[in-house]
Amino acid sequence: MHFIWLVCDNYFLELNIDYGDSWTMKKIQTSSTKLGHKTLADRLFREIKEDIVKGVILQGQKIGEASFAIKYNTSRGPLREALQRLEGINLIDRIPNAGCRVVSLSLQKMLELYQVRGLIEGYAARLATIAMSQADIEGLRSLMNDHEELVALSGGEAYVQNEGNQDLHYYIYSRCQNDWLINCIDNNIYYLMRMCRLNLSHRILSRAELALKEHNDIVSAIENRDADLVDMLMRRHIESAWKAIEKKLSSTPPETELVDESQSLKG
Amino acid sequence: MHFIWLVCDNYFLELNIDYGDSWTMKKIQTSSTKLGHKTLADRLFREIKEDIVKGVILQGQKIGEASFAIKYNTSRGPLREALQRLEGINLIDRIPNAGCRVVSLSLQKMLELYQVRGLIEGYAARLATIAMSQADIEGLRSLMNDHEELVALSGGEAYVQNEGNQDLHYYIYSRCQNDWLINCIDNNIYYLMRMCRLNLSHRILSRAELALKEHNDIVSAIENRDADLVDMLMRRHIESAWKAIEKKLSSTPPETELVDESQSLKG
DNA sequence: TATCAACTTTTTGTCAACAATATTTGCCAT
DNA sequence: ATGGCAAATATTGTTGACAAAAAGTTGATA
Repeated sequence: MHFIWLVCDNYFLELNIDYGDSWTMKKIQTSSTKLGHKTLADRLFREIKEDIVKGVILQGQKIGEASFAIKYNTSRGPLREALQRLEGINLIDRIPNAGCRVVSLSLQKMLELYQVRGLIEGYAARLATIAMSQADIEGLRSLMNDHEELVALSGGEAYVQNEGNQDLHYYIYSRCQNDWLINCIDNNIYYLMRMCRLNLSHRILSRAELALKEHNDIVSAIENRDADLVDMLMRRHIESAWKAIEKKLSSTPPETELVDESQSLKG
Repeated sequence: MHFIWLVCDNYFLELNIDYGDSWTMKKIQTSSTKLGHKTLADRLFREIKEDIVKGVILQGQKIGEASFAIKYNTSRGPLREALQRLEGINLIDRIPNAGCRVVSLSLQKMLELYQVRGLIEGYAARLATIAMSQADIEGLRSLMNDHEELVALSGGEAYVQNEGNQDLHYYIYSRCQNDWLINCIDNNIYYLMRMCRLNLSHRILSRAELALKEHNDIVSAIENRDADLVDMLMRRHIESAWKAIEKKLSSTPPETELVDESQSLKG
């Protein structure tokens, strides 16, 4: 007897496999039978994560349980559960009997993060290149066109990283057909990357035309189903983003650029 | 003002950086001031993780809070905290208001895991090749010799994966100088790999002489500081481990080898 | 003034009771 | 029998109280 839980059509399903040929499947009733229902701990996890990533909660800041429980309108129980998960995705440090702090990303840590990101996203893009349907590729090209239009309209200035479905990177890696990879990018890399951006002036990050060109090259390579090239281009794309940051940092007084205070802190 | 917590000499330190040149550092007093002191939730996390990975708790098994709290001699509070962290490292599934289950690794999931592992460990080995000191490399060769002796003694049969410091893979990736990578292998990949082994008969996994030779090639490449080659060899080494599994599985009755088979259902 | 120790306050860790939700059981009608 | 409804039971979610530990404070002493 073997139970598996899975998600299908916005419902939770329990698959019950017997070691013969027999199996049963039942829908788990949640009153809230729909997906997306959350406990308080889930909500806290999401909200605090968002607040850390947006800079509402500063890097290095102490997270006292009592005060935060009040601030987020709940009790310490669910808060502690959320903190455990936040620790799990490396967003906070915790010392037993001493409390929690939001992590501080040093330059070294950020570099290491970009390294990992290049590796993972490069490989994800490789797999996606193989796995994508023709329709997927057409959608990708259309997204690309939208981006080009946007940059053109803003005079080559604004090419901010879009979120979710509007993000080219997301479009690609989410189609790599490897759940561990997707999960790793979503839950380990992505949020930390957004935290990195808090530490870097906006000016450093915008490489509008260049980024656009690099994206375009990647899309073209995907259209040609050239997985090797896609992998390499994606890695270089991310590497060059880092290089730009490193260069800027070394050529300007550090204290004006590397402020941990989030000057932008926008949503 | 910026606080950072770090670990040094088995103590917790608080580094307090002021934006001038000034900074202070203080040792956090923990009566138990030493590192390694744990809360109940920490202990539970470790023990349950170990029990899942060892198969003491079966894949697909329901984890009822009340019964497990009793079994592990604690109350539901700390247990729930531990469960949140276990969910974070993909060892259990949780559905709000319905409970927790140990995950079930399907063949597809295992394949995807081996893919990721090859990628990550390959890259980690690449970085380690560059970063290792000469002494590190000598230590590696000595470890290799130990392993060869071991295999020779057992007549080419037993080359089990050693744990911790005795493991060649660990020796290498732990020296890659990238904390995110190490953390990813330690907390995301390693335990899931051990779970995979539960699903596979021991016979399939032992490729004593071959694995030894592959390890030897990797060590040689590291000695030559040939990072590209190390990366490739490590990937192939892991890939070939998977190939061996796949081959065996396809040539033997599936139900005796593989516990669950679940590709039938897709979303 | 600096140091140390004892005391007080604050914070974290644990627990058990209570509320909300899902699952099971038993009944009834078809 | 079988399917659906309702009460009963079991499980999960949440909260507040209590215990244990660390941080802060005060005051005596050198």
